[in-house]
Amino acid sequence: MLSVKWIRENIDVVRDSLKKRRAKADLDSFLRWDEERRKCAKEGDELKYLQNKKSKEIGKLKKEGKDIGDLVNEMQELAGKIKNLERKKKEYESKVNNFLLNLPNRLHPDVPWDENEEVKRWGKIPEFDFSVKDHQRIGEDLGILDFKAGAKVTGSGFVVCKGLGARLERALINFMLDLHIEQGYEEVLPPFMTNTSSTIGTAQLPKFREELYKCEKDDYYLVPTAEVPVTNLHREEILKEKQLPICYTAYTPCFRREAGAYGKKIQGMIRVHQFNKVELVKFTTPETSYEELEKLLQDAEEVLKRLKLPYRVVKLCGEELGFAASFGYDIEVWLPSQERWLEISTCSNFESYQSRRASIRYREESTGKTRYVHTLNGSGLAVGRCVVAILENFQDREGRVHIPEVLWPYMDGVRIIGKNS
RNA sequence: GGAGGGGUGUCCGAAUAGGCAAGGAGCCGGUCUUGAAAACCGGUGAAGGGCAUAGCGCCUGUCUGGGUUCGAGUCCCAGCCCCUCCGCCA
Repeated sequence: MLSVKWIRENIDVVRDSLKKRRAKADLDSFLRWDEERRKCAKEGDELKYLQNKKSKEIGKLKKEGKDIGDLVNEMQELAGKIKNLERKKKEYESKVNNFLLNLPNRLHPDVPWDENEEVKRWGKIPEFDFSVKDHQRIGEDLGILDFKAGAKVTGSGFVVCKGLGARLERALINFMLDLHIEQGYEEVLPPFMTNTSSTIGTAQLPKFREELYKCEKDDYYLVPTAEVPVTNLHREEILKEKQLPICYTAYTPCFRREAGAYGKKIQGMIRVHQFNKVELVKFTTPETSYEELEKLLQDAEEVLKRLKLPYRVVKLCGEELGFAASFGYDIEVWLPSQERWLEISTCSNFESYQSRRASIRYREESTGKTRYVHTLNGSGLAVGRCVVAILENFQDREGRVHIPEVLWPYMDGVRIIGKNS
């Protein structure tokens, strides 16, 4: 979230950010609540000052064995007033707080206005001299993806990978993790459920409750991304400046309800309720976060480069940028069956939005003061969609799929998935 | 699931109702040293927020939320988390 003080002093920036996002918030009410809150705090402080002073006197008088009857009556009245003011203050405080939790991050000035902006393309879009199949057809024909089984075991929007399909998924996870370790990230295998505090910390709650699967009995949420458990590793901590940047990579499955997201272009494995993802998460100083974002983006891109999948990078516009992000890129991989780009990674800088919510700070060496870290993350990459891209881009006339060379060691040497392999 | 113990700063840890929430480690500086370590001396260090401001300062703050009290780290109630033992279990 944003700091109240900062909002108060930069109200125009907040308004502009909201406009760019095409989002709305009742800033005027917020400012009023904040003012009331401060008024109560000030009055309360003055009374408490009196209370502290007098109650010390009482202690002294009592020791001397003097009568304190009148003074105590006066104090009871004072205590009552303080209690009322505190109650009022808390009401305004919770209004302010609730508002802050539902207010999106402010945008970096470089965020484009109306449309995503392409900043880079890599690889050659494949040309086929036969009619291409979509991943769903390929997967089912080869017997490696089973949507019917997923629907039976759980429901629609779940898929079962079988045989070399399952193996491919697992190979990709291992390949990605190994690559990111080589790039300097520390591997983490976090819990796949998080508690309420963690889920608020990274801003999935309170606003995106509908997107989450919840275990009602325990108040735990299935993770929609590894970002949640991994960022919260350092919740309510004060880190040392020397430790930064901290870079983690983590594999988790991701669970998303995708409420109301059904549509034409998202059949098969492109949008499902459970998918695998390898995530990159960084904690940095405010001064280095944008540098680190560029590196993080490159680290994610490297996955596609090594797989030899054509992709492009776009700078996200205000409307498409995530609620908690200040600035971000999407990496999009080529999808032959639909002849379009498919989002396969989002790399974002949250600046201090998450760290303020989750209270993740560091002590600055030069001043000894605590400051909020900047948090960043990006998919490196969405594994299911990577399988989709491999099946489609590397299909041949016979309906077989050629496995990228970097994955051979992870596939026990299997180079082609065909009907009988 | 049952029984017991615990939660105080960056870390360890004292304070069981009446006073700036000890002390130590750490960190920074110095003395000593060829250099470092050790030792010694000094300093720093309690989140976060609000108010005041030339400057000193004031309020809040001991896991969270309530309560008792003139006054709560300390007493009472509820909750969360951690540890030990027992039970169950892959």
